[in-house]
Amino acid sequence: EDLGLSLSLSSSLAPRTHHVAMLLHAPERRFLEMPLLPAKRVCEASADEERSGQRGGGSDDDDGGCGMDGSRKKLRLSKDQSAVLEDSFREHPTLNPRQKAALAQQLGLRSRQVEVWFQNRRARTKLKQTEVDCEFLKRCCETLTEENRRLQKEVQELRALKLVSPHQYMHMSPPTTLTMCPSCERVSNNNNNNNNNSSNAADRRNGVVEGAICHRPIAVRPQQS
DNA sequence: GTGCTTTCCTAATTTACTTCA
DNA sequence: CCTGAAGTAAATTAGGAAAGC
Repeated sequence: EDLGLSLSLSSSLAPRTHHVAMLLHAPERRFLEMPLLPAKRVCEASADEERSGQRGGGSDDDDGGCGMDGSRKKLRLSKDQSAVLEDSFREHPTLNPRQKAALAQQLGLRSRQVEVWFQNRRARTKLKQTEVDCEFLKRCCETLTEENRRLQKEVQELRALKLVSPHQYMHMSPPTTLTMCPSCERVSNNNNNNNNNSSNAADRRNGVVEGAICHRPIAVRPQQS
């Protein structure tokens, strides 16, 4: 026999039926397990409509709450149902009508409910991904801000040096070759990659190991004249 | 090509229900 | 034990895109 799910809890039910449903809410249970009651008995209109397939070849359905007073009762999926839906979602985040119908039949749900579940699941996935992306961008921003602060400081130091001791400044390693590797965060001197007898001031300031290889340069300062 | 309908989707919102202080 | 706030997830609504006729 076709089994009804939480739809059976609609307020259109006879008080006796509703009472039975309420009794199933054991205090320690978080979810109202399904199925509860035969669909035919509690939601005849909806069940008949689904059988007749009034909309779009019968793959869809309507009147989820089937409450005469307009109220809607909320379905809580069982753990097993959720697990099956999750598995299916991992396999394919969107369903074609055949998959939807098969899943609905397997779980004893209406295809509309399966459809809604997938819609909400996609929304949750997207929201979570957005949060992850946001966190990543925040970290990028912090890194760049810190790098900017460091470079500003370096510029100040170089300017000061140029003012105080122009001769020493002129004989420094050219700062134009300084590059920062984003992965290892080491500064290297491209002109002197094979020459490690003198690490430059920036290297020393950043604690760079001499001879370090910077594989992905991202910042090159223009040659000062 | 155009208009209409249907279907499916996303995004936003509502709402029933649960949890927890 | 009761209560209200907060969180969660099912369901609804509005609107857009694509496909078929």
